[in-house]
Amino acid sequence: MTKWRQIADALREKIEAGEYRPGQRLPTEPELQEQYDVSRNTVRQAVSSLVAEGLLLVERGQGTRVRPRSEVRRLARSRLSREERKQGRGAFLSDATQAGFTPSVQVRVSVGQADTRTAELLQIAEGDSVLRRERIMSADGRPMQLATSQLPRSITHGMQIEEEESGPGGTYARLEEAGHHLSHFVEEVAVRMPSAAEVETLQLLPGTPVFAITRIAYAGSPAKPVELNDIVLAGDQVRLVYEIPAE
Amino acid sequence: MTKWRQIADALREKIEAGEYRPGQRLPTEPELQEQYDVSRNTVRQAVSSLVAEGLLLVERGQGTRVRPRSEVRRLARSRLSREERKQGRGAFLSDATQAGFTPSVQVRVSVGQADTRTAELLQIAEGDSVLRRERIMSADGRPMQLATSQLPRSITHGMQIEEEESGPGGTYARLEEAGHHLSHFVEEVAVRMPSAAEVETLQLLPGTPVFAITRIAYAGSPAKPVELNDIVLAGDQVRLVYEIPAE
DNA sequence: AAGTGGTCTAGACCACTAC
DNA sequence: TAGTGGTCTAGACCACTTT
Repeated sequence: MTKWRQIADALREKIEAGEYRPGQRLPTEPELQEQYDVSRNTVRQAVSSLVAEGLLLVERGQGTRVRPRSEVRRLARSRLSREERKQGRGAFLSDATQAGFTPSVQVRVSVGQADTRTAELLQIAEGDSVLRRERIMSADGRPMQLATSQLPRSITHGMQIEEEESGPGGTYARLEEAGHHLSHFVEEVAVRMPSAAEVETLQLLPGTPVFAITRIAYAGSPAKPVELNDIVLAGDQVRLVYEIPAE
Repeated sequence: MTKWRQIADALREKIEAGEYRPGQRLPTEPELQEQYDVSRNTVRQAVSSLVAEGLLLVERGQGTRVRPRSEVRRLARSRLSREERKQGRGAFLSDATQAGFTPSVQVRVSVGQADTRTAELLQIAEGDSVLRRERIMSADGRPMQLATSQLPRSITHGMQIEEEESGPGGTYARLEEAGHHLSHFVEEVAVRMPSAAEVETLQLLPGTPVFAITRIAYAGSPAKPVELNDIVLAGDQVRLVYEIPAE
């Protein structure tokens, strides 16, 4: 067993035992150096391994603290229901009501061409015109979710969806009003470490993974894809709740 | 911009540009030292940041390689259906058929007492006797999933579930045979970095997050919880696929 | 100004792999 | 045995925060 692992394990145990509590300061590097009789670099290696595990938080000039357990919101993925839309709530607003946080959204709308993947998933031709809605969704002012929604322009032409304000009930409500009766959604959930850009916009701490969800909305019968939504969620802030019928 | 970040960025770009291909060797530490005119420790810091991002792979004595993209299996979570169970397939076997891999399972069965959380989720009293089934599930010989299933002993008493071999269709099939008509499941999906123990049993590479799923199975009407299943999945190997009806 | 962590150097020895 | 990465040391200077 190497020295730095021993130190990391010792610190981890103290944290789990509650000797160092969330938010509390750890001894400084010189202090730890003396306690364990090692060089500063060895202390630093031990500490950074715990940072990568998401256990510690370092702020320069201030010291090292036990990372406070961030609040977790339960997002009910099964609540993409027609009922909620009728009441004028989109999926995110519905989640907010459920989990009790104040939602806010930044939207950017643009028109572009479908790339290979988009074309395949939406069952259109590569290069076809698509409407793109990029959103940053925040809970109580803190960014929580990035979503890029793409719809075939052939569907959205002239609809309110092409405006930044999509109206009560959101995109899905507008689609149904226009006669695109939604049949079901498929969500594919992956997990990965965030890119540097995502770390920045989602204000992620080191050692925080993200959910990467691809959602496709289907409408009509036979069902055809009408929307592709790529969603990135801060992994330390949410749990996804799915309800599955036994059939 | 610090030196080690510059080096990390330079290497990342070369990887993304395909100059270093998946599986291919990177220059050795002494070579990188010379290329960028820095000390060995600075090179090492750059490299280890890329390892933490899951981009690189280091093997001692051998060198540093670009991490090959590991195969991803799509696990259809919505296929916990009665239909599949009738055909003698449990959820994992059903996934295996779907995703085309060879499944294998190690099981350990024991009896214990419900802790606070278990008791709450199963709606029984703390300390009540529970049956515990701990499983390691592998795909093509590679561990992919850890699952600890707990059921109130009051339900399982004398059932085949108490044996290691739960029989065709698995736990859920036995429950239904015994008259516990399953109504639905609720899955709560979280993501986190793995513990050291999980890294070992799942043979995870550094920088790989895991899915942590809590599944509760409900039966009867009014529906009551009959099983609590804590599942840990290697995040680099699976995507979870959920189908959500529009209602 | 004092104290914190962040970066960087130069050099040593060790453990493992390949030849 | 040569070459790879892993650990560790001792010391320097810097950037940021608090007092």
